[in-house]
Amino acid sequence: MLATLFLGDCREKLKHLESEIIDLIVTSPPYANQRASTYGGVKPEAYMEWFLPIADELQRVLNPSGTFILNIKECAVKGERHTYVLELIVEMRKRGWLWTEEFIWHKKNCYPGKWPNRFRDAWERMLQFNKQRKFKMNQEAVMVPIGNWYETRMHTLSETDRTRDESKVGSGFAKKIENWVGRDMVYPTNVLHRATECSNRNHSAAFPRWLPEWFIDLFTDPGDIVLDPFIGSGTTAFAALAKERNVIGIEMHEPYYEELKIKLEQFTPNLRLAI
Amino acid sequence: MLATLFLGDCREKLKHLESEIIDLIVTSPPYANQRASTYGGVKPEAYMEWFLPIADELQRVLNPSGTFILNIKECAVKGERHTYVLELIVEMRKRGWLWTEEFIWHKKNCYPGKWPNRFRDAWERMLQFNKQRKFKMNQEAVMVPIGNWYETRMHTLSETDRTRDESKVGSGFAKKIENWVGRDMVYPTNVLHRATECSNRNHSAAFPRWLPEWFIDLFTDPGDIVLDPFIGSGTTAFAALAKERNVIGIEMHEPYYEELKIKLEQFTPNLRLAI
DNA sequence: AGCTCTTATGAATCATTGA
DNA sequence: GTCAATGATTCATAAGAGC
Repeated sequence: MLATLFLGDCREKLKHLESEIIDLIVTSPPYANQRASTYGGVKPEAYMEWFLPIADELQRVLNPSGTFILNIKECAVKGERHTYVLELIVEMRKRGWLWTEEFIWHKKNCYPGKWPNRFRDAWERMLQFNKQRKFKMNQEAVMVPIGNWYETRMHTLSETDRTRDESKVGSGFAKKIENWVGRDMVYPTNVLHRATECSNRNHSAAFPRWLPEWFIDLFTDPGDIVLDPFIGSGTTAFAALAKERNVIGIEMHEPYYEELKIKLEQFTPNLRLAI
Repeated sequence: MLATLFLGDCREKLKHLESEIIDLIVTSPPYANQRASTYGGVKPEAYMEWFLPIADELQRVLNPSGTFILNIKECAVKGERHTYVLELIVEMRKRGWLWTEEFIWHKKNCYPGKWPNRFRDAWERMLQFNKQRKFKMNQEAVMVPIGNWYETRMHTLSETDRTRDESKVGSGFAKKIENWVGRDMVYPTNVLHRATECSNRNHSAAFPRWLPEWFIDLFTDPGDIVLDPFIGSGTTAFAALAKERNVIGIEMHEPYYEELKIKLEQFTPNLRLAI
């Protein structure tokens, strides 16, 4: 698998990529007013204006059957949630993106904290955008174990379970039972209820590894190309390479870039440093 | 405590209320394309236009230190999430509302389903709007025990136990828990991870009882006035009365109104039927 | 007759509460 | 412990309506 790394601002570096070559974009851009020391700190009022040209370029490089996953959460300004994320979604649709779904990352262990008018913020948006209604989706790749109710319920299959299933399917009891008995995995929901990474050392953005992995499993096949225009410490890159996907990363903060370069060199023999 | 019930469209009936008398509005209006048989079924494209005049009236009747909680979730149209909720938030802000917070209701038991491009929808928005940055908030009233104790214990308690405890301690059930377990309490997050009601009673409660109860504990004191302009089966009314709050409800669907009238007459001697 | 747009119907699917 | 009931879904397809 090939890893390609760019040093620079993605507003410029994305222009170097050919059109429609990316199968999945998964990224966590700097949130408004955050990470000012490393990324310059985009103001909430200016966020949409800053991000829209990037979104346009991402639309150009994405394969028509590809998916764009945007991890974002608006900050609170003067006691209110800011609306730049909402306005961004509306504006991206006007520019051709389809807003397919909003996944929720429900954080199991979030920072404790209390404010006079607000509780701890325990969730973030994982916005799914597409270019077409039909896109690649491998639902079986992210199935989860069935709930505890299943064991006791299926142990003694009640009469109504049989009749109800039979009446709905028509073709028969046997087939339906075949579908259910022995099943240990079910499809997940649009809420990802997982913990944040605790072992986050010298990087400011906490993007747990399972997050890009889950979307890589769901929206790509081995050999596909994953892009992260704000790759930071490289979580998306290591997730993609571990899953046998090629990765393209862009990073404008040079210390992060240098550190990631060293780590990637140790991880893969196929690292390409682009201009 | 006094319960006041209106029969009619809240677009008209809200005009009968005096200004700034309501301490908490908590409601779950019909979602777009839903409940067409009883409420006429508002189209997604027309939703904002339909709701904004109601939001204006709600702003008028709300006390300056009061809170408006709106339970809503957009539907999927042609493979996309519709944007009418996002646009509604932006527009309500332009008309003077502050969008203080977005709570998430993470549903433990969501509707089953499988589609080629989508997983089960397991969450809904609980939007918090205010008129001022400073509003009434009793954070201690909704503290939860550390760990999972709260969720399991709340469910196993019978309804009579809960109301008895509530009337004794006055400031709510959470206070009682606090007495039991001392200092092992923490503030909750902005994610409510609870189940929907799926009991096999004849009336389908649109809205699980714990939902208005939680916000009533958090945003009102005993004796305050709670308003639900889409009261339906009356969940908000029974929650408010059990918590020693006055309630005003509006219902346009006459069968629901009649049924609620009878149930409220049995529940409280102070039912007022307004015109 | 052919085209486009709108509306109705069926199918696949979990996890919970209360009796 | 067992069993019964059910919920703010969504999409593909078929059928109907207008031009």
